[in-house]
Amino acid sequence: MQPGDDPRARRGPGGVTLRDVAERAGVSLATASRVLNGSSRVVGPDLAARVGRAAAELRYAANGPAQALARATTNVAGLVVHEVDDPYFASIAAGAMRVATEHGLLTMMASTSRDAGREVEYVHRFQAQRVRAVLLAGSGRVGDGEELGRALADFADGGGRVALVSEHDLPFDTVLPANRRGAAAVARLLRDLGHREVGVLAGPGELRTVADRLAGFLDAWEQLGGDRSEPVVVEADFSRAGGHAATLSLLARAPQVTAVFALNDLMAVGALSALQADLGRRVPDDVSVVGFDDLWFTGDLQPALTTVRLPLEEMGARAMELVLSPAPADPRRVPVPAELLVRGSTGPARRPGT
Amino acid sequence: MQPGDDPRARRGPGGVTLRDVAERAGVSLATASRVLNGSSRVVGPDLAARVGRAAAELRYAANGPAQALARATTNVAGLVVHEVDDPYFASIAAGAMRVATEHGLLTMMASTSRDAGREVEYVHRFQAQRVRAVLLAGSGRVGDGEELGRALADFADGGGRVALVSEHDLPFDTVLPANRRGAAAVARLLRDLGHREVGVLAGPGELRTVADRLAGFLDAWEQLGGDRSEPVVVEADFSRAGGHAATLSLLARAPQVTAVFALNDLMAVGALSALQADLGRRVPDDVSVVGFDDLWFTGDLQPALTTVRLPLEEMGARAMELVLSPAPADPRRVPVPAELLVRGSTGPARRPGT
DNA sequence: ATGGTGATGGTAAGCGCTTTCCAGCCGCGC
DNA sequence: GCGCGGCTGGAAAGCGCTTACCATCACCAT
Repeated sequence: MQPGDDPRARRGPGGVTLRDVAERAGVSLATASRVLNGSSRVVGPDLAARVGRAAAELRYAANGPAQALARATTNVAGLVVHEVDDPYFASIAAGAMRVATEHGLLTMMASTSRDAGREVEYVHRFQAQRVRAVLLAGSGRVGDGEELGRALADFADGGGRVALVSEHDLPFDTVLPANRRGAAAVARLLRDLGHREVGVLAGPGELRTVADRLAGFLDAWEQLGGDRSEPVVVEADFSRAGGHAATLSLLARAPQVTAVFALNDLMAVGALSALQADLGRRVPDDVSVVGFDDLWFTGDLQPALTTVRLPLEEMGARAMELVLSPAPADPRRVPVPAELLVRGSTGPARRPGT
Repeated sequence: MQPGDDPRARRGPGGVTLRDVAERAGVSLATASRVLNGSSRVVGPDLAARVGRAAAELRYAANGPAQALARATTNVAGLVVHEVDDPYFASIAAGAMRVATEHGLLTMMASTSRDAGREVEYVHRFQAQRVRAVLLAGSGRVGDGEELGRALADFADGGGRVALVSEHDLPFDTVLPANRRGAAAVARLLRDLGHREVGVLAGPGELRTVADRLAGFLDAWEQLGGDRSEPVVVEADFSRAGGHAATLSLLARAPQVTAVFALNDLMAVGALSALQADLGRRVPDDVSVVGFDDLWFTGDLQPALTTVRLPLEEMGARAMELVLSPAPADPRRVPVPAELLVRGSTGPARRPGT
């Protein structure tokens, strides 16, 4: 190949185009397109070979946006999470991306920093990018924003597919973890261990996940009867730092609690730290601690954290599968079970007066 | 607005187009384009208002691929990591995405499952998508693949920007953590604590990160002189499971070691677990453990992990900044310091015979 | 022989947007 | 009073690709 006849030499904007390949192979654009990018039409083996060779020689790389424009669809899925570096979302994202990849899709990811407004904004941007599907992995908000609903409906109207992870009050396919039942199981565990005075570390009340877990726990606690007192609920950030702070204020307000239920594992880690390092309490001898989610490292904490396991990776995968399957007439809801994992951070209630 | 004159009614392929907006506003396509999507050209205030109103009424959403085609560039950056749910990469990704967002870019993310071949594949796919920039966050491999180099060079030739995180043997802007110096600091610490027999838990030797940290440690250990014996190096997966397994085999092979240096925190977590839970050793009384990276939860382990801190979020951010700044004549290398964090998992060497 | 039937290749009309020209118009200075 | 430069708006030529639709041609049945 002479330097002169390399179309890449005149690399103006983009590089080698399909036309260059077609010319070099001595075929029409249509033929080149048919062989290089899957088509239902068959091309004769000799021409096909010529085109293939030409493409390789020129190092042709198809222009995605151009294909997207012509085909009116792309091969990318959009994923919206709260924070990429929150292990909860990281696991969900891993599952979702795995499935996307299996289907030949690329994944566009956006993190909202837990800001509802940016959720809407990203849905719009993804729509503009003409992604095939959008996955909202964050928890919904109580009475989810009009705006989010409109944005998603718009996107769906245009043929886009939508799926949600966690309850959202929105009419789209949803992967639904058993937040209430999981929390209820925690209530039963603590009751069985003889705890009477317990505290709950809650995230922002507007999050559906928080509301559901809290309600599940409180309802069960009440229905279990007996002479237990009402749980003290402290609200803070749904993070390690939030859990740390909330634990300090909980123990100040209600020093008599013998068990702390953190509504997610991140808060539980903060609680463990506050209890053991700051407050000098032994876990579980003085205070039991329970988390929720079963992030991957919870078994490595000391003591190992009793928590409610959610199959996060699988949840992400299921959601992506939903979104890649044909649109159903009515929104589907895929329940995901939660499993109580009893480990070292819980024990019998400290006997009063000891 | 009558139902009949809503162009969305004839929603064939895509929805509302710029032409619909232009018609409704009674202006030309050019004008509509100028007001809706930033242009250097000024449009009269009245027309601009008309267009804006029309766009809002029709809920116009620009077609990204079409814009990309016409402009010959996109607003997306590509990010390749080994695993999204590995906290090391999650933190880097968070930093990178933050900066991308600040610059109005969307992020496309791909995870290779530590498979070098898929790294190349993703670079190609990103190139096809005409992303503005590609960030490779995984560690390089010793004598990095020809193929990767070609793919990246191709992309860069076409005007794309490339940046790497960690050493890669490739001529592109790189954010360079002080792996060798950090590891050397660990050697000094262990020497100072009186350790003579130490083990190293290494990841796959072909990873540059592993090679650098290992060399840094070994060189320093040797140069420190004295009567210390040569470290026993065990290679395994660069993960928690790998660390666990490697620790078991290390202690079987060299029961006399009084300190274990894991080349990353994930392996250190596995080591802690193997040592304490499986082998019944006390840390740091029987064996000291050191990690590398300072993942966010290492302070919450029991004992808190002594490790080398790397500012992961910032590294991701820096890399994205590099890639969004104009291409330099020669590849830049941005050094990032590593800081030894001495915490509870290290202590004086057990006295021989006690 | 001859019209019919598939296969295969080519032609050309877009996909929705940006951007270069070009035309019209204003106000200005000489 | 008239030509000229500065502005604003529109027409139209693409950006690189897909995909009807059409033209051939070989081959078969009649």
